[in-house]
Amino acid sequence: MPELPEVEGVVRSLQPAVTGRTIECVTISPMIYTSHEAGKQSIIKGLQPDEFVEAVTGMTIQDVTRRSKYIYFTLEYAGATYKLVNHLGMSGAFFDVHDVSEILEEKFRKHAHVTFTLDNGKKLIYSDIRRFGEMRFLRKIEDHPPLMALAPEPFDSIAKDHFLTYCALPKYSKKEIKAVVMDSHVLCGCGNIYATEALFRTKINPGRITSRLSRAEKEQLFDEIVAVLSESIAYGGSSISDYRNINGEAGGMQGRLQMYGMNICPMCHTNSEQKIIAGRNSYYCPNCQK
DNA sequence: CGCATCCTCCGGTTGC
DNA sequence: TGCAACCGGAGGATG
Repeated sequence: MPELPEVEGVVRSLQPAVTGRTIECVTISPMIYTSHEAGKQSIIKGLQPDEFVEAVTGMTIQDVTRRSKYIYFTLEYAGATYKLVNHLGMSGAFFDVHDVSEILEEKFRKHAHVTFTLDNGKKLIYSDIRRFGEMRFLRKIEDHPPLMALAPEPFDSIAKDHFLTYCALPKYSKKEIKAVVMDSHVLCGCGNIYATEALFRTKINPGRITSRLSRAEKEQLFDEIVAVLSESIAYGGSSISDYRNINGEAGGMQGRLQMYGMNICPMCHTNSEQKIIAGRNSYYCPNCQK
């Protein structure tokens, strides 16, 4: 499941593949048409599949960037710019290929839902096994309020103050700290994996109520989240649940995770425990994390 | 109106 | 072998 470092890896591998390319045609899988006919906004959000195809065809991709776990493509047509926003959800992946047959794994071939044929003869294919991801065509980012409400990028100089300020708000201060660090309004890009790791590294129990953490603990936690995200980016992300960049390359961070998915604490060797926080399974060491 | 609490979307994976 | 339960980002509906 891609979090910020994995999305960063996807963006970096997308940039040389699509920058400056014109989208000659777009095709959407029959499965997506069927879902839309049933009244569901499967993957393509805000538009019907045909409207999406019509909107994007002929546009030139000016650049590809990332904001939190969202991928932003800037599209240009007739002097005006637009945004194509993608979220990989649980199981989304892009592939840079000449043909869908080049995708090695059957499940990604089977769920190739959006195909952009580019002017260099290659195809940018978006596959999404569980269809939790999204594609959204916007005139500008401001047209989608949830994107505007995201916390600053964690590497932004104002992100720490934002985090500390939001932690103190009544809405968040009463919640468990792990739920708060995974809330994109407080701190963006940190999902279950990196929240688990940063809490373990700072010896903070994920179930502690936010207001009970000292300022020093919150600062330390924020710093550790930034550190673990940076480390993961440097290692190419964590290849858990089939994560690959667009060239099919796995990351190396999964081997450096210390608590996510672990049954035994690597520090003290006691059995780890699990607790559901904000609907997600949370591993922690009851001995090390207080 | 703001906030909290579900609900929804899916299929590979897991467990019975 | 077969089948049902399970899991989860994040927007959106509901209370």
